Amino acid sequence: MNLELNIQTLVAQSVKELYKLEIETNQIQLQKTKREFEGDITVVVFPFVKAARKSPEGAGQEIGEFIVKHNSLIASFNVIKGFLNLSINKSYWIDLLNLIHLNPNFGKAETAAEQNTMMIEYSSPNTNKPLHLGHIRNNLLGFSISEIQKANGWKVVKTNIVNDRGIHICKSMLAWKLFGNSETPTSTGIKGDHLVGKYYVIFDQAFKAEIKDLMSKGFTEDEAKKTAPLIIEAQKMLLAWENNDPETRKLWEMMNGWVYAGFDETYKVMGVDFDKIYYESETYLTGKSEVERGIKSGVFTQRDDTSVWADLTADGLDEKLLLRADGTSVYMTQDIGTAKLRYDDFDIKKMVYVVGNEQNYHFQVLSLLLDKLGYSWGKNLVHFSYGMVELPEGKMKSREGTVVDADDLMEEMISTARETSEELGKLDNCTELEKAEIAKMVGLGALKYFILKVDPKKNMTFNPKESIDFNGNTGPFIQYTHARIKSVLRKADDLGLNYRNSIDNQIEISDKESYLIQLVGEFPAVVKQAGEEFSPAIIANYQYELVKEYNQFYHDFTILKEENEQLRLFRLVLSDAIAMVIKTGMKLLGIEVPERM
RNA sequence: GGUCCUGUAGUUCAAUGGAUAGAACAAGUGUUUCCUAAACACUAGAUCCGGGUUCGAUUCCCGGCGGGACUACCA
Repeated sequence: MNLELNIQTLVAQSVKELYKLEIETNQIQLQKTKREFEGDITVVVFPFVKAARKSPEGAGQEIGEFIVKHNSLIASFNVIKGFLNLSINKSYWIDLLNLIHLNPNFGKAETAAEQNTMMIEYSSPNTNKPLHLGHIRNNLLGFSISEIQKANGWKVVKTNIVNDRGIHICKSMLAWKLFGNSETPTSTGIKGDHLVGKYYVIFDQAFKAEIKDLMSKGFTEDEAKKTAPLIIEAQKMLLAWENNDPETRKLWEMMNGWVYAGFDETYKVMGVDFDKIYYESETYLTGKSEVERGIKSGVFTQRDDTSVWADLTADGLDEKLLLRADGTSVYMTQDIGTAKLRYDDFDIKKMVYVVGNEQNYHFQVLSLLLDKLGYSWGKNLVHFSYGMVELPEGKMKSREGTVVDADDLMEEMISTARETSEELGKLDNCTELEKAEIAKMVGLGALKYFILKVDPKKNMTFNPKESIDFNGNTGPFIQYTHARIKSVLRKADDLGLNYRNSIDNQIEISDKESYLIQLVGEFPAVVKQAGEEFSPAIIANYQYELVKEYNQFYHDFTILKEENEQLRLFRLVLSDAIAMVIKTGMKLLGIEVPERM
């Protein structure tokens, strides 16, 4: 039985005996004792003072006496206002450290023989332009959430739905056809996704020019947008694509091929991957047939112009278009098809979509539509909705050229890490290969941590200057602490010290040290909470707190030069355990930690 | 107009309904014959406004005010 549960049980017993109160043990509030007070664990006694007809101090005193009498692990207690602060025997903490240190899977839930499958969709790019900062948050969250759920005992299938068809791709294709002069990634040396993105921009510029021209001839803006020759041509291309026109398909395959090669490179640097990739071009037909099935069963209706709609007004929403009048499908259509195929392909217990909060409405509708189509799982889809990434000067706008490109940003972070290492002379004894590896770990660590430490639900501001900082509450600070510990452990190894065995629980340790063990002991609960709340930020904040405490310890105490041999071994074991938790925790964030930096 | 999200130091972020609201950055000052100073320590600074529930509210509820998203035959 763990100590917290034990204390809760004793408190319940004590209020029953003392005040004849029946309280559920899990209703007893425990918290870590605040730093400025004596003790390790605090019982909040306010909830029962009224019924006990005692003062908070009186009740605390009586309960404290009861607990100390019945559990020898509680060394002493003090009461301040309605807070009962318990001091735990140091031997308990040393025993706990010994257990943690021997457990290589510490922090992870035990995996059941029959694991449930959670499918997590993230990334979901369009193939008409390269990935940007918004995609970075999406990818990092999706990957990290996947790791966290694995640690919580789920079998995770990471998936990606590539929006490889649609009007946006046709725009790039058309622009390339008209203005491209047969450029290719090879002929230009431009990364494939960037090259296709370039033509998307060119389309937009030419389209705008046409609109302006039409408006000068007396058309309204709306009319101009609908009748400009370029948009008509792009729509024709979409139709040709859906009708399997060989020439259009060939161009589409070629340009998408460029984009995939580019994306693969970006994903590789970012360190994210997928178990199963779906392409809209392969799922939208299933979506269409599902919609047709819906018309037959009467849940959707076809209008006179042949467009198809779902009426969701009874659910408090609007009407939703599912097929255009020209028969082509929309975003929602393919999402219906993709969902169905996924449930056909896998035994999914929980389906999670990592998609920005601007699509909250979309997923509300998707869930309802699938339910109307008769899928029992429709209402159980989880939209993991995260906030926008903004720049200090506001939203990213492609028009104004303020979009932060993913490749550029990662490269910049890595080269800055490299420069900083060199300025500090940290890697003078490393090979060129090691230097490059460490710069990559640190640069990406800074970027990833900067983004993941923020509560996913909230919008966040991305300040390039601050994200590139390596001091304070940053990824590199945590990585640095790991490297420091590893350096000490290497020296301990050189000295032939054996810190693999259990530590005698009778040695005298400081409050700082027992507090560090208490913090380390919280790790499994933190992982569990991060899984339940889908929040890598909870892991990140915990890691920072742990590392900050450790650095104080490192500063104030000596490890290798400690003369008491048992104490020296204890500090090595403590350091080793903390390095282990740092490494495991950072891995849950998709961040690697170096042995030296 | 409707639906949803959000408002904490100058800035970026924390705080299961619990003690004197924590950090970091930015500013200033100190610490190295000692295991990595990418560190540690010190100084200054905040809950948008008004009600309600509660022994106790940054947190929950209601009403304002401010910011954002969605409400496309875009994705």
